[in-house]
Amino acid sequence: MKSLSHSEENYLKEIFHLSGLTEKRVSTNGLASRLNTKASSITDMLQKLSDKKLVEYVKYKGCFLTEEGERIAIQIIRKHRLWETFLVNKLSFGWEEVHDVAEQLEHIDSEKLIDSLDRFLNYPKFDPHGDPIPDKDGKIVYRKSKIKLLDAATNSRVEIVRVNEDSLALLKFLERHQLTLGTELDVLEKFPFDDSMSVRVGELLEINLSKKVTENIGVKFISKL
Amino acid sequence: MKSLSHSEENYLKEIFHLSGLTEKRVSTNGLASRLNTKASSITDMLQKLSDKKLVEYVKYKGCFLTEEGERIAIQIIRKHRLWETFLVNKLSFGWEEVHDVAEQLEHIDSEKLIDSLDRFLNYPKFDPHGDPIPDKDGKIVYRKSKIKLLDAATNSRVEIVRVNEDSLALLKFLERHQLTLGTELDVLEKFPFDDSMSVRVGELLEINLSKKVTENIGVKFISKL
DNA sequence: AAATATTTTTAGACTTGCCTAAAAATTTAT
DNA sequence: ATAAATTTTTAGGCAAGTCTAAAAATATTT
Repeated sequence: MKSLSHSEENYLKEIFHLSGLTEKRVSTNGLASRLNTKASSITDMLQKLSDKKLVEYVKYKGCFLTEEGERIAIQIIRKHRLWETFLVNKLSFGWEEVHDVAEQLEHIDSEKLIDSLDRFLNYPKFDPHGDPIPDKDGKIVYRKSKIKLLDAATNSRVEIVRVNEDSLALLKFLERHQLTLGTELDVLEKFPFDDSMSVRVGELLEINLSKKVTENIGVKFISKL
Repeated sequence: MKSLSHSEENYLKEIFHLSGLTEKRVSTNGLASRLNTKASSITDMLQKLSDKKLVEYVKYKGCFLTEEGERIAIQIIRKHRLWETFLVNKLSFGWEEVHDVAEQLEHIDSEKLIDSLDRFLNYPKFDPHGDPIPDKDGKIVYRKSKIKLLDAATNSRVEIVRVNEDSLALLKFLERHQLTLGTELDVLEKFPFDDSMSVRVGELLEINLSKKVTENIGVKFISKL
C-alpha cells in the first residue's frame, strides 16, 4: 500500500481510461500518445507496474489493470473529479479551466483530505463535465441512458449530460455556443457525407456541429419532436 | 519564471525560514537537518540554485536568498498557510493534522487557484497556528507585539497568538492542555534551573511548561496581574 | 600556533523516468 | 505465404536528486 509516483499514477489512470468499460487490452502506442511519451518509456513503466502487480502485461500484447491497479486508478479519478467540482462550485472556475489544476491536485496523498472534500461538496455524483464521481469505495454509477450526441436520433430533443474534458478547445467552443451541461437541444438533421449534424438550441439558434464535436458530447433522450 | 521542482521549492522555503528576519547566512548542515538529507546533497542543490540566481552561495560560507529567491519562497509560504487555513476552516481539520497535507498542496502551481482560495477564505491574515499569511504581493504583516512565552514577564497575563507548527507532538500537547490560539494565561513563576515556567490556564488549572514548550509559543501581553 | 574536531565539498554511484537508435515481433498487403 | 509496413522491445544514455566515503576547509582546543 506504499504510495506511487505521480508518473505511475498517471499511467494507471490512463490505462483505465483507454481500456474503457470493455476491458480492452491497451496498446503501448496508445498509451504513449495519451501520455506524451515515447513507446520505449511505456514499455519500461509497464514492466515496473507489472512487477508491482498493478497491471497484467504481456510483451507485444499490451496490458490491462489488475484489480488492485483498477482500485488505485479509480481513486485517482475520484480525486480528480472531486477537485474539479470544488474548483467550479466553490472557487468559481470555468469548466474549461479546471483540468490542468486537477491533474496536479489528483496526486495529493491524503485519504482524510479527499473524504473531507467530498463531504464539504455534499457528496456530488457528477463532476462539472458530467462524468460520474466514484465514491469512497470506488463504486461508479454510470448514467445508463446516456448516448453520444453523434448517435442521437433526428427529430428528437435531448439534454447535454456530459462533455469530454480532454480538449480545452472543445470546452471553449461549447461555452461560446451555450452548449453547457443541462442544455436541451433538438436534433434536426444529420449529414452522412461528413457526419455533421444540425441542432437547434433555444428557440432560434441553429448550429451545425462536426463529428468531432458530437462524438464528444453525451446526451440523454428527452422526447420526440 | 519557469517553474521549479518540489525539491527546489522546499530548499528555498527552508532557507527563508532558517535565515529568519535577521538575514543570517544559512549553513549547509543546518539545511541538511531540516530537509532530512545529507550535507552533500545540500551542496549540490545550492550550486544549482546559485546558478539560477535564487541564492547567493559561497563555498564553506553558507547561503542566503536573492530577492527573486525570497519572492518565490514567500509565495510558497503563502500557499502553505492558505491551504492550512482552508483545511481547518472549511474541512474541519485539527491544527495538528494540516501540516503534512499542506506540504503537498503548497507545490500546486496555479496563481489563479491560490488567489481564488484566498478570496474564498476571505483574505485571512493569519493561519491556524497564528503565523501571518503573505498577501498576493508577498507582503507579510508580522504581529508587532508578539514575544515568546519563554520571555513573558512573571505576574502578567498573556494571550497565545502563535504556536510553532513544526512539531506534531507539541501541537497535540497544547491541544490536550487547552493551550490553543487565543487562550489567555497567567505567567506565575519561572524556574531558572531548567527554564521551565508555571502558568495558570482558566481559573484552576496550573501547569508547568518546559522550555521546549514555552520557546515555541508566541504570546501577546494583556495585563499585569 | 599546532593539533584535533567539525563542517563542508568532491568524487563516484544509484534510482527514476525519460530519450534515441536499432533490433525483434507482429500485422498488413501483395 | 512472403514481403513490406508497423508496432513494440531492447540497449545504452542522460538529468535530477539522492547517497556514501574520502578529501579539503574551517573552527576549536590545548
